[in-house]
Amino acid sequence: MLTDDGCPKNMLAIKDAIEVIDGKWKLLILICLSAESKRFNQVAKEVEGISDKMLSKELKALELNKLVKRDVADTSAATVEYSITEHGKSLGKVMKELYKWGLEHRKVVIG
Amino acid sequence: MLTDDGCPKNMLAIKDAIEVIDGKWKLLILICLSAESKRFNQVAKEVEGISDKMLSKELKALELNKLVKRDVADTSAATVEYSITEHGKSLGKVMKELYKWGLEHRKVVIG
DNA sequence: CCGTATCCCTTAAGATACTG
DNA sequence: CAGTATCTTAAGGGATACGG
Repeated sequence: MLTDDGCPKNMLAIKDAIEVIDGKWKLLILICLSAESKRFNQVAKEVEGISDKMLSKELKALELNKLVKRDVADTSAATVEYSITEHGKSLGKVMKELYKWGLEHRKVVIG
Repeated sequence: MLTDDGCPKNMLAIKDAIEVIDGKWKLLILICLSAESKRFNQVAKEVEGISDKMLSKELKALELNKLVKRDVADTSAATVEYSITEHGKSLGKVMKELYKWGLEHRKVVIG
């Protein structure tokens, strides 16, 4: 499946996947939300180095792709909760492999 | 492992992994090389849309991270073969999951 | 509190031409 | 063939300020 002659076939699906999770932030945001729903500033704090602007943009993109759900609480103060969707959770396997590979990579290249 | 309270721990390994395969090209190049070694122009042709400049840059980055090996043949004409390393192949699992997820994503969001 | 808007600078990427 | 050089345009990203 991944070892075909000329590539194009498998590339399509992988291209789709890459497009959705591209950039350094999206997966980190998803991990951050994987345990529980959180509010904007909470996520901003936990995903180190991300700016409000980037976070805002990435959350929108994730919402568009149905990986994240946005809920506005009907309270006096503005309260918005972000949570991961089932579709977002389905990335778990990908992340697990990435995680394992990341550890391995550290051994091979860095360590 | 992926569902911890405050994230940072798992994020490190995933951050490492993201850093290495970041961008829309690297995984596609690896797929292209996964079946067999290829030369620059061959890869350029098979990875649709990539420019020479990008390909050159990405190959260098992949080489630095030991995912790809570069062999200069000792012939009169310039002949360079790129091949995937064992470490590069170890990304196979990640790609397989990405592939599966890409298909699924198409169903959920696009289809 | 939860963002959006704007400004501004830096990096990434695309096109095309060219060299060892 | 395998790239570099150069030039131009698009996108990334920080800082700050402001609106609902």
